[in-house]
Amino acid sequence: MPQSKVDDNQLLDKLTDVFRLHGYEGASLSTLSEATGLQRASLYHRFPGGKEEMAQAVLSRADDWFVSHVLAPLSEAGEPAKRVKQMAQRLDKFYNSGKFSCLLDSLSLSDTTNAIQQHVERSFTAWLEAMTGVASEAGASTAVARRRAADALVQIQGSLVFSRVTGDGRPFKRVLTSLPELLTGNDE
Amino acid sequence: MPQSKVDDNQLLDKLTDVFRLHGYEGASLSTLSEATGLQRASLYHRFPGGKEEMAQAVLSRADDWFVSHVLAPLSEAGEPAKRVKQMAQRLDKFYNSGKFSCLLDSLSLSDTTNAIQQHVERSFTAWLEAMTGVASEAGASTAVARRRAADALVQIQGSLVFSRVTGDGRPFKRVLTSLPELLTGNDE
DNA sequence: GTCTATAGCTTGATAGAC
DNA sequence: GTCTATCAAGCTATAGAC
Repeated sequence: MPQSKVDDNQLLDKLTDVFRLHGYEGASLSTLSEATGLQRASLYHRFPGGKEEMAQAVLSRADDWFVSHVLAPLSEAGEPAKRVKQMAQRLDKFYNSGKFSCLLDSLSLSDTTNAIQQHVERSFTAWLEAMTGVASEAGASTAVARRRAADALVQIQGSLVFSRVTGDGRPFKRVLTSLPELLTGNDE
Repeated sequence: MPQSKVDDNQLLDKLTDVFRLHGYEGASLSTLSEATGLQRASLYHRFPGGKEEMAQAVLSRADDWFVSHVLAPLSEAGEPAKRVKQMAQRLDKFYNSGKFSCLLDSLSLSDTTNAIQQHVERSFTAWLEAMTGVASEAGASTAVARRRAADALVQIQGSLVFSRVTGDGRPFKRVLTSLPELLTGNDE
C-alpha cells in the first residue's frame, strides 16, 4: 500500500507519452515532471539513474506489454494467417490507429546513449523474429520468412512515420489489413 | 570572393549531417559548431535566427536538391516506369544506400517549432504529389494514384527507419527495386 | 566574417526538510 | 515518497574586438 501520488503503471504511462512524442533529448526533466505531476527530485527517487533509467524503464515495460499483448497471438495455435490477423488487431490498439508514434523510432536517433540504442535494436529484432517465426510456419523458407518479416516491419514503421507527418492514418490501416497476406502468403 | 572559412554549400552540408543524425533538440550549438569548424557566434552571423533558421535553411536546401536532382526524372519524357526507375537510382545516392536517415523523419518529432513541422509536412506532401503524378500518367485513377504514392512513401520511410535501427540496408534496396511496379503497375 | 568572452536561462542531478 | 532549494554544467544567444 504505497503512499505514492502515482503508481508505477500510471507513472510509466506518462513518461512513455513524453518520450514517444519528443524523443530522448526533447524529453526534458521539466517536461517529464509536468507530465507526471511529480517534481524532479521525486522522479530521481523512483529512477536513481535519472533520465536514462526512465527511458530504459519505459522501453522495458513497452517490451513486456508488446510481447504479451501484441505478439502473443503469433505463438498460439491456429492458422498462421489468422494469428497475424490477431496481431494486426492488437497493433491497431497499441498504436491508437496510427496516431501514436513508435517508441523505437522516437528513441533511435543518435541523441541517445549507447545502452538505449542497443535496447531499441534488441526490441526491434525480437519483433522481427516473432514475425519470421509465423512466416516460417506458414511454409516459407528461412530466407523468405526473414524477408517477409522485414518487409512487414518496414511497412508498419513507414506508415507510422507517414501518419505522424501528415496526420493521415489510412496507410497504417491499409498496412494492417495486408499483413496476413504479406507474412503468410495467404489471405486468411 | 568571400573571406569565408566555409562556403554556404559546405556549411549546409555539415549542418544537414548533424540534424539528420541527432534531430532538432539533439543538435546543439556546440555540436553544430564542432561539425562546421565555425564558432557559435560565426554561425549566428550566417544565421541570425539561430538554430531554427539553420534547420529551416537545411530543409530548404534539401528541398531544392531533392526536387531538382531526385524528383526531376518524374516530370521528364518517357515511360512512367522508366522515370520511376530513374528516381529510384537518385534516391539510392541521396540516402547513401539507406545509410542516411531522412531529414523529414529526424525533424518530425514534437521537439521542433511549429514552423519546422509545417515545413516538413510541405516537403513530404510535395514528394507525395510528384509520385502521385507519375502514377496517374501510368494510367491509375486519382484515388489509386494517391494510394500508390502513399504506399511508396511508406515503404521508403520505413526501410530507412529499419536501416537506421538494424544497420541492414537490404530492405531499402528492395524497396527501390520494387518502386516502378508499385507506382505504375508495370515492371519497366 | 570570424573570433573571444560573456550574459541569462535551462538542463540534469543532488541535499536535506517534512 | 514528495517536496523546496540548490548546484554545476550545458544550452541559446549577444556584444564587441580584430
